[in-house]
Amino acid sequence: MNLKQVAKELGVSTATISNAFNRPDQLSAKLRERILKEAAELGYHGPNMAARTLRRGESGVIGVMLSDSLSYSLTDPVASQLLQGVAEVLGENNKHMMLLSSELSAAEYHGAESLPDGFILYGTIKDAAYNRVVRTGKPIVVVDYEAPNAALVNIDNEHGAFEIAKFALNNANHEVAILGLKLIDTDRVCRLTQAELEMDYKEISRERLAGFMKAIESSSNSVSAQDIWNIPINTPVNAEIAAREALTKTPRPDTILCMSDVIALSAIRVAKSLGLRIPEDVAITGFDGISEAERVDPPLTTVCQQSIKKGRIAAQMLLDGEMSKQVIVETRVEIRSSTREH
Amino acid sequence: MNLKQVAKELGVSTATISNAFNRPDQLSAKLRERILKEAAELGYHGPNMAARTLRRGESGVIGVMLSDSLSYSLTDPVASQLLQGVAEVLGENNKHMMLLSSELSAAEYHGAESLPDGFILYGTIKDAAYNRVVRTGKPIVVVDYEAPNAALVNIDNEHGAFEIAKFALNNANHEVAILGLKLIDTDRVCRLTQAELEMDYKEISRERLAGFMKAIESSSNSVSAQDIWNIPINTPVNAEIAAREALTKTPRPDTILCMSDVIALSAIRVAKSLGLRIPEDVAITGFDGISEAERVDPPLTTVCQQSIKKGRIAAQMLLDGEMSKQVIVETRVEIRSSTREH
DNA sequence: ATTTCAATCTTAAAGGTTTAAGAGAAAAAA
DNA sequence: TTTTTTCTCTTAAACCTTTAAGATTGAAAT
Repeated sequence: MNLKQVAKELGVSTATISNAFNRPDQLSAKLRERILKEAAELGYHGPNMAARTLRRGESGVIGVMLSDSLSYSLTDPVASQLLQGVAEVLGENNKHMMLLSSELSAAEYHGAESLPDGFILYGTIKDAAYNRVVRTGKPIVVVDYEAPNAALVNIDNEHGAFEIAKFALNNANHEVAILGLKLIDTDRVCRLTQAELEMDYKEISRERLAGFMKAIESSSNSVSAQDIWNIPINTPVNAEIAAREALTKTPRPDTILCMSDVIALSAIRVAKSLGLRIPEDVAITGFDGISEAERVDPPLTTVCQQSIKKGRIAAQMLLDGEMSKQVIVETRVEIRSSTREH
Repeated sequence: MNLKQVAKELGVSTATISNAFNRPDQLSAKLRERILKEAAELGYHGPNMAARTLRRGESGVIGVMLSDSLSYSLTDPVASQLLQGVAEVLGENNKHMMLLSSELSAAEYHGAESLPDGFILYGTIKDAAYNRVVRTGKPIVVVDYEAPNAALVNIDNEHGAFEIAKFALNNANHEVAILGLKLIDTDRVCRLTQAELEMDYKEISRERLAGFMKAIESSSNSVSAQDIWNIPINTPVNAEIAAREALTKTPRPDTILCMSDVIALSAIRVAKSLGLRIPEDVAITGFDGISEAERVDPPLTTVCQQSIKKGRIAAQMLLDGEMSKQVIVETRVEIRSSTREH
């Protein structure tokens, strides 16, 4: 049963049926009532979305593209929070959310990117996927990624990292290890080489690293490439491997700077399992401010980056068409008990 | 730039352009190459999805509707795992995922439900939303919910609950408390009254409750309505309130049966903060088998329900059009250290 | 009584694609 | 050579809606 058939059945024009659903002011309230009622009885519950989208040129759908596989992103607390913020705003505005993966095969044409009215891109999107989205010509808001002349929502990663490292080190002499995320292009957990450390690699984690290094240098500390671990993907399993290596090396670090809360939580777990006291034997810092970080024992000192808010802002920017805005969301170092007092 | 314009520009028919993108066998490889190349140069990167969907009658989009708000569901580990499984299978089959909330306002027409080729419904969907989906006439797979003559993926909640409670109680005499989820229609954390306990309320949590009760009765134990807490929504904040109440009442329970892992993890946290030893002072069981349950200290004894697998099965059933299948996924009681040995 | 205006409804084109059926040419079979 | 088959490509209808512009009606204003 479609609009045309309903029109015929009720003896009115298709325009009137359409107006009954879309523009109540275009017809008398009485007729509208009748149409809505009888249409429902006929089994017609509103316009077909494909046809409406075709005609209107907009679908009411927003595409959210995530850097990693969808499957992984859904398990990541930070990505989940971002999605949460996006979902809130889209829900409030009666928009719908379509999840797209950056890893979508470009081989065949599937056209998913031609449906949404706009996109939110989160993280480091693969070039192929990025291009497919860009060439739709539709508005894009990029989160946690640098993209030339796109609307942007980000944080000052270097600053956040610098602040927390500065606090953790506090000008004292420390044996430091860094548990880093996606620092180089590999899928293995490994320590960095000097060459890898100096390498140019465009990822927000490199900004965090820069912040850490700056703080280390400006305190009476140092760290070598060998004391920096690379974790390819932000999961507890990977993080535990790195944390165990770091905590069992000699000399044992008494300060571990982690590039994510997931990593830091794993480090806490490993430290405890090794019988180490936190923060007395080893101080641990996180980054992100996920909710678990407050609840873990000891509560984690971390950089809160308000991921939900970032999602909300990104969605709102997209809906408002503010396509030249670049928002840097405030971060805040939340001092809890996983670091030493001073 | 659309297909028609490209056809004109290249001097071939629209059908040929369409075939170049959709049915390579319908034209010579040489011509196809040329079309793909020149179309891209003209800025045409494939058929418009709305038009394609309109014509074909299918969109390649699968709608996933979640019981609670999208925003909440994205934070829930079980829902996330389900989505993960769904995302995996959809990704493998080049389908796209649209997230729909059960709380979508039915007031205005938004037509979101007319786009997807099929739906996966997770949890207790509100009637209004459920009806909107059903009347599309499109295939539906329901997960963790009873729906008349729909394809179903579920677990045996009562059995799982019975098994874990039986193990935790082990015919010994225990002071039992139950931390329940969505047992009654309220948004407050509260203890049940006898009347509420006897009430008929259709939720899978009631099946879990039935399993607990059966195990309690078949052991030398008992529990009264006052020892059953209702938690309206599966969050640590809510769970902690209930857990604190339960663990500070007199007599203090030495066995707490939780209806979710999130609740159990909160109970562990509260118990530890009260200086109680687990499992010596209080044994705690969970339900779901989320990944954190393995990592918490002490590791949580729980009912693993393979949520990812459920998501995968549901998606596969939908794509295969198996609309009369009812799958009960196996659960397994995973015994870890949060319960007493015997 | 005529004109003006507003309210209500209709006409008809447009939006971009897919696909069954048909046409034409070249290759294979007779 | 003629007939049949195969390979390519084209024609044209269909998918379902929205919306600008026009038509009709009745009420209000002159």
